[in-house]
Amino acid sequence: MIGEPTRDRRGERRSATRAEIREAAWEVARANGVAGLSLREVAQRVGLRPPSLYSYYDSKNALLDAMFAQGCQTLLQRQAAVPLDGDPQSTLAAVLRMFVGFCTEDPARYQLLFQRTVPGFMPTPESYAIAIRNIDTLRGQLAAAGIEDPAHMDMFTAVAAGLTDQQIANDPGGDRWTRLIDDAARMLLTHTQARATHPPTCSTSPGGPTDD
Amino acid sequence: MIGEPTRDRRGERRSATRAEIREAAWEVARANGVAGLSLREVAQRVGLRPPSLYSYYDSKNALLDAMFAQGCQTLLQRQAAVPLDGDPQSTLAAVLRMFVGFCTEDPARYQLLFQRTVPGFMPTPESYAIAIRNIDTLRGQLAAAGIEDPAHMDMFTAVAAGLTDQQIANDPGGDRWTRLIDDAARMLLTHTQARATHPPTCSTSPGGPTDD
DNA sequence: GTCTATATCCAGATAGAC
DNA sequence: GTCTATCTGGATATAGAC
Repeated sequence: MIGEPTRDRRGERRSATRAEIREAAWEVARANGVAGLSLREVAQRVGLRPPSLYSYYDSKNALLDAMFAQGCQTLLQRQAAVPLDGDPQSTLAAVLRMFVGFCTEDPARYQLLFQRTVPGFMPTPESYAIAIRNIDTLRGQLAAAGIEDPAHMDMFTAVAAGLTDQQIANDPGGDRWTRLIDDAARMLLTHTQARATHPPTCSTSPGGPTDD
Repeated sequence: MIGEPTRDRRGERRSATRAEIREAAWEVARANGVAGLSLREVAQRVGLRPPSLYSYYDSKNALLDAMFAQGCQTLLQRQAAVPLDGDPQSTLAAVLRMFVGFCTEDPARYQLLFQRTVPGFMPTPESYAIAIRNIDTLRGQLAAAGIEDPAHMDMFTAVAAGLTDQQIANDPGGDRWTRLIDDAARMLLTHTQARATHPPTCSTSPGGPTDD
C-alpha cells in the first residue's frame, strides 16, 4: 500500500493564501485606517471575489483577530531581540527604542493592538494570551533596568505611548518625537531613582493590582 | 412705520436647534466613536428625519467641524482658568492636570481634536485657527513654568498625551494614570532643569521650526 | 423647515451552482 | 474553492411636495 504523503500540499497552499489575504488586509488597513478595513477591497487586492474570502476566514472579525495575533507575535520577537546588558540606562533606552519604533513604523498595527478604535472588535482569548506575554516580557525587561514599582511601570508605558502618539499624529514619517527617546529614558530613570528626595505623594499605595 | 424687532426670534430658534443637533452628535460620537457618527442616529435623537438636518448643517463634515471648533473653544476656556502662580512646579502640575482632565473626561472629544482617526475630516481654517490659539496659550503657560526649549515642550506634550492615552485605553473611568499627574510634573520639571549635568545629546539643534 | 421618496453607494454575509 | 446572485442593512446626500 502507498502511505500518506509526507507534505500536505493542500494545507500549505491554503496556509499561503491565508497569509496573502492577511497581508492584503494590512495594506488596506494602512491605507484606510483599521476601522476602514473592507473585505471587498481585500478581495480585490488578492484577485478574489468577496465571498471567496469566507473560505479562509469565517468573518471580518476572524481576520482582524489573525492580524492582532500576528502583530503580537512580531512584537514578541522584537522584545526577545532587545539586548539586556547590566546597565539600567542603556537597557531602558533599548526597550523604549524598540517599543516606540515598533509602534511608529506601522500606525495601523499600533491602532489595532493598542488603541480601542476598532468598532466591535475583541480579540479571542487565544490571541489575547499573546498580548499578555508581551506585557509579562516588558515587565521583566523593566525589572532588569531596576524598575519594579507598578507606578513606575505605568509611567514608562505612558511615556512610550505619548512619544508614539505624538509622532504619529503630529509628525508622521518624521523624528520630532522619536529623537527624544534617549532623553526620555534618562528622564524616566532619574525619576525612578529619585524616590528618597521627594515626599511620598502617592507611594504609600502605588498601584494596587494591575489588571492590564 | 414699525421698525424691525430687536430680538431675532427666528435666528435664536435656529441657533438653538443647531446646538441641539450638535449635542446629539456628541452623544452619538461618545457611544459609537467619532468615526461611527451617523446622521441617521443624530436625527433620530433630536426627533427629525435625516434630510432635515441639512437645513442646519450643510454636510456631515460641517457638523464635525462645528464640534471641533466647540471643543477647541472649551479647551481655551479651561486654559484661561489655570492659575499661574510663580511656582514652576505647581504651574506645570496645574497645566498638566487641566489638559489630561480635559482629554480623559470625553474620549470622543479627544479623538476628534487630537487623534487623526476620523476618515476624511479636516477642520476648516476658521476652526483650525482656534486650535492654533490653544497651542499658543500652552506655549505661554509652559514658559511661565520655565519651559521654553522646544524639545522640552515636545516632551511635555508627549507625557500629557501618554497619560491620556493609557488612561483612556487601559483604565477607562479609573485613575490608574491620572493619579500619576503630579509625579509626572515633577519628573518633567527635574528633567528640564537638569541640563547641565548631562551631555548635550541633542540639545545643539533641539527642535527646528516647530510646525504643529 | 420638514417631510416623503429616492439616488447612489457601500458594507458584511449567505445560498447554491459548478 | 470559487463563482454569481442576492439578502439585509447602513451610509450621505438630493429633489420636490407641502
